[in-house]
Amino acid sequence: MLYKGKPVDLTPEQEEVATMFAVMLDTDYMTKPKFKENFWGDWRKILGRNHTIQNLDNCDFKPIYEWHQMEKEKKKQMSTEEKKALKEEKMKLEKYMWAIVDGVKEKVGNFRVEPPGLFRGRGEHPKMGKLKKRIHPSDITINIGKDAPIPECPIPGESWKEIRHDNTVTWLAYWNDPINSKEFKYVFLAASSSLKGQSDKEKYEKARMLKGYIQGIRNAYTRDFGNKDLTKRQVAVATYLIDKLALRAGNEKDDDEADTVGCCTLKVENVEPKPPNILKFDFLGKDSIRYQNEVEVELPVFKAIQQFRTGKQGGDDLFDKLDTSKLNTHLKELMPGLTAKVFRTYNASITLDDMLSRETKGGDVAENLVVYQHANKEVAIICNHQRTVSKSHSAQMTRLNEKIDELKGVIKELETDLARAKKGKPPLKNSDGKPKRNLNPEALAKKIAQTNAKIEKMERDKETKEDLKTVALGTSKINYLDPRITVAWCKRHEVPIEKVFNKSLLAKFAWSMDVDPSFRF
DNA sequence: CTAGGAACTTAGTAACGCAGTC
DNA sequence: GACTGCGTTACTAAGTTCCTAG
Repeated sequence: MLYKGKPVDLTPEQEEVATMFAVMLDTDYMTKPKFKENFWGDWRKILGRNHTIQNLDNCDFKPIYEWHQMEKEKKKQMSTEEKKALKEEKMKLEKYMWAIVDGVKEKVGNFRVEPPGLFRGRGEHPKMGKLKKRIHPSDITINIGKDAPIPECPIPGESWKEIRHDNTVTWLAYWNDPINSKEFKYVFLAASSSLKGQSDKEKYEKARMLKGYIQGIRNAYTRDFGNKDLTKRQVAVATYLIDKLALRAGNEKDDDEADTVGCCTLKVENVEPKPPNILKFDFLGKDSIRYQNEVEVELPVFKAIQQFRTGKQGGDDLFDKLDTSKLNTHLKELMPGLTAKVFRTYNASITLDDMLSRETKGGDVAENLVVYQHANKEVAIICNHQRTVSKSHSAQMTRLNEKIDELKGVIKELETDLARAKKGKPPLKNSDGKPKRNLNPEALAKKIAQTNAKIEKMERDKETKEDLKTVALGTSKINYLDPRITVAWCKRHEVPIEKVFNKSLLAKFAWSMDVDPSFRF
């Protein structure tokens, strides 16, 4: 290991860092090259938060950096045989990839335990930088059928914590999260399994059921905007926000978690009323993703929000009479099984269905796919599904622009040639002096048209690229859009389903493939 | 009711891998 | 054959919901 012998004389502070790194380097996680690159910038923050070191400026990171370079190089120079061996080693684990459930072979989702490493967390996480310890067999509880053979423990001399036979749950194994020992990590079946497929279908069926109730629910909460009972008024406004803005429920959070909010936990400072009836939202939601939105609301809602805010500090709860449990209890009175998250599914799916039916004009496959992507984007924006702009985005845009300029140059040249050809003159010589083929005006005009079409396509591509640089389309596709909407639409408009769903989505949504073409959400 | 345990879905991103390019 | 651009997959964090004991 790198720091077995001290490479240089270190100050006590440097020594502490070095020791820490030595521990880190002894973990699986650190052997991944990207780990260094992506977390390097955070080391200072991480160590600063969890250690008493004040000044890290003079710490010697160089040996660690060099160690990583060496590892990288080693991997690069690995012979094909060694690489093959590495792959085979991984394939050995394949037997852990499957489970027999009621006699059917099903794929297991996450069958490897999480390797040790540094916990980063998302956003300003209080536990950032904690060492995530290795999980041993003695930490793991296994859930299998009564007569099923107990999986062999892969570590010689060690054994599982416990073997259970609980057929009322779907997990295959669990262990306590080393970062927060009160929480659990589970091994579940993969998304493509019939168990998951079934519950997925039930989720969408529930959301479809909401369709039949939604008008009544909206009427009810609109009536209650002015209810004399403060709790009822808050329930009404919260339900309105969840319905209109697709906000999450918003459970209470502990002090040792990142400070984020959902609907029920919104703070006074998160919602600014701007007369006459605009609400300005600004808060950190799940994964510390910022939600910023200015929306026009009905006047009674605006008034109610103003009143909920009066006499409170910025950090106080906006809905002080409310929590997710009370809200969901109320929702259940309106429709069996209704909870806050159903609104997100409902609004996402209904929006897709609606936009597809309104905007599909019966064009070709490419045009239909543009319609689909547009609808998908609308949903992603409603649900606030964001992604960080890729590092190479601006470079990619520049390259696209260059290519377009290049083509524009080609057009100019072709136009000159066309003018000359019309007069019966031969085309000008190439920039490198070579003569060009003498084309007739018709051929040149055709070429110009072709090139123009190419430019137009590139301009469109450029626009969508820029448009989608911060929008994540995948999340809604995987979790919120009833696949039957997509499948039926594809059938109606002769779009191959493979153009919309990749391999894993096709597997996940296998249950939806035989839907009738007339299916509407 | 409330707190906390348990089980499940939803989420963004690092890493991988493949096709096209030079 | 290395490089690069880009979609896919793996990973695991961060939510929601349900349930039960006190």
